[in-house]
Amino acid sequence: MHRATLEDVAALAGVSIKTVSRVVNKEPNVSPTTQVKVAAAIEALNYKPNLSARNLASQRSHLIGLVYDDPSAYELPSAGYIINMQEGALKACKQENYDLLIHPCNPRDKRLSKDLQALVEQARPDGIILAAPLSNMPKVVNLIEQTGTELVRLSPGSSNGGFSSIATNDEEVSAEMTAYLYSLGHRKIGFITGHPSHKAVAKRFSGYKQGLKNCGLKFSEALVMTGDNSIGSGEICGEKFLAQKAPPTAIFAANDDMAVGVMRSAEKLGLKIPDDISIAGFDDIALARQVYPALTTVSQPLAKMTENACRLLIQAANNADRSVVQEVIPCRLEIRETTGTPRKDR
Amino acid sequence: MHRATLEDVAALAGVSIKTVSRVVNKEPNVSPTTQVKVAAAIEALNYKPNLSARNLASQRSHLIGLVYDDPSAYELPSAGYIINMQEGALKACKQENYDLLIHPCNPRDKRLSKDLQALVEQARPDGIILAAPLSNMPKVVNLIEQTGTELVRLSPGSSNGGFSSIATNDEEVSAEMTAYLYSLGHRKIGFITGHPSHKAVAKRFSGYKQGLKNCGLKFSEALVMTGDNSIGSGEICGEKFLAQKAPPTAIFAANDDMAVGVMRSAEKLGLKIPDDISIAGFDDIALARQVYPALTTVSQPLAKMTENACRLLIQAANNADRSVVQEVIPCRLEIRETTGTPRKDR
DNA sequence: TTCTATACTGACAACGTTGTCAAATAAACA
DNA sequence: TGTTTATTTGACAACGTTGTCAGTATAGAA
Repeated sequence: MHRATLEDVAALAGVSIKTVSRVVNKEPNVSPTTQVKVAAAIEALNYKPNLSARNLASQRSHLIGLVYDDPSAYELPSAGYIINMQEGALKACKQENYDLLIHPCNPRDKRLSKDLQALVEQARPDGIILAAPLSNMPKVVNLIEQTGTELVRLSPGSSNGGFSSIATNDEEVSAEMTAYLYSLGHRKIGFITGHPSHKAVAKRFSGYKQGLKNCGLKFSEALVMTGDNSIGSGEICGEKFLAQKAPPTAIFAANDDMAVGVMRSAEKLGLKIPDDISIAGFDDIALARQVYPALTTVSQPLAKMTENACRLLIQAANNADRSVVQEVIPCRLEIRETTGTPRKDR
Repeated sequence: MHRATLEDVAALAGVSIKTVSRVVNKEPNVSPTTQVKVAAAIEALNYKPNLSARNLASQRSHLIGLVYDDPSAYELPSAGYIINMQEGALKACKQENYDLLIHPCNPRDKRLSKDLQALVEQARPDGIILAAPLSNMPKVVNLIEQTGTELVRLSPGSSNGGFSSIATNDEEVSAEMTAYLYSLGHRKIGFITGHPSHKAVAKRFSGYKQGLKNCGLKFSEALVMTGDNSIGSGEICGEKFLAQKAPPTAIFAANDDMAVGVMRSAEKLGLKIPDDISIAGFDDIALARQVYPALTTVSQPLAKMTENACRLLIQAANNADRSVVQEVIPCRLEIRETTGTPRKDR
């Protein structure tokens, strides 16, 4: 299996290898006649550029690194999350003739630095996409900054001047969800907040408060419980809520897992969803569609985020134009079956 | 940010670049003295080999391609599946200093050939891991065979002499699950088979039959329903089963999604799981742990499979020793909460 | 027609490795 | 000691691109 090289194509077309290279790379200043000749030769020999050679000569790797929390390191049901992120990145990479390097890593591991350094110094991707919560760890961000590798942060909790980032409108959309529940007739809307380390969760909480305000409802600490992002914690919070003498008619949880926990607690008490209690989550994980009834939630544009991040990185690699971009992509309310009009008698 | 090259290291150590190269690659015939000198220089300059250059010179890409069904192309909740496969492959790659290229693809797309050709001819991985069901499509297998790329098939339904493969013992373990249900006291064990195109499903079905036989139970068509691998179809089959005058006391579904469907149908009828009906699935997807009660199922060693597949491919790339290996890695029964002793009165 | 600007084209040197082979050195032996 | 053999080393040519720059047509202007 001999693979055609520029030289073979050049010989067949009767031109120099440089001219072939120009055609391949769509560089200007090639006469139409030559272009046709060369294109024919390329076709005839089924020429495909050798990436290693190209990368070596051009000093770029044509690789984008996607760095995220290793799901196997903990007990996170975040597989769908990751697949979605990969999907967007793959799409952009394919279009731009880049390849994607996936790099799950465990931020609690002391070897994290070594691990990331290996990625940057060995594979030498032209850019790195850093997913949350890693995108909010100064240690990680600084490490990559030092290597001079182009970086885009996903869903950053704080804007760090030096880097481009792609965020979602967690706060606005949480207010929107709250307003939606209000519009259904709910006047007592509970909220379950999550692990404080999760920056996005804080934003969702403040969005909830904003939403109440916008609807003219008063915020009350009594309507807030704190979980730890797990199904189990959602179940406990749900039980506490529902044990109250006048429980909320709707509960908005800061993530889907906790929302599912609330569903379990309601089922245990024999409550009908959404007739007795409306429940909403955030994230739109696969489970949200798999539970019964299907969970009303907020869907994050993960694929779109990584896709745009990839584009940004590839652009930077092409232009050497290091402009910093802060993009916000809106989330979408995913109205399903766990939310409805509250019973009149409650 | 200047990156050290062999030349820099050689200069510092006072040797030739070739000697440094030898040390880096742990080649024999380097005196201990020189080795120490060079190692020190490498350390001092934080030298990391340039992969593009290495790949160009050595005619290998140090890349492994992992090819699987694109989950976003259909409505498959197979994210956990894919993450598991990636996990094993990543582990092996990291250890062997390889990189992993993930390549989801849609077998129903006419552009599939082009797509795979692009992978093979552009990125030129040293080996490809082909996951089921792609690993059972002659079209796909032949395409890769023609390119001469090393290939390992995962869970092949049929053994194709030419290639190494890594399979699971679907048949044996299905018999085992059946025997387990028998051991709990079940004498009427239903089975839900799935989409016939899924070769593994057929094996699970025949394993079920074998299991019955081993326990001295008679197989009956009345105890078999056919779904299409989806939750919905499982629900329908479950309803039909449970509507019978003397329904089975246990139902074994050929995959988890259908098993979850059965759970739904049981819940709808107000049946207690596992007291009124025992349910078992196959795959151990994330959902199996997330439903309540947690689903008894069979866990496939996906990570181990891809890990071994990677190792095989890397070995082949190193030794040029193209021995064909057919490995079987056993599945594990994952006994959880949906199976139990049947009620005496049924 | 001649000159000048402009559009093409190609030689050739990178890029940083590995592979080959010959040279130099060390070790073993007679 | 000289001779042979094994070990260690380095020069140099690949590998297949891209980048630089000089050269050669081509067209437009004078």
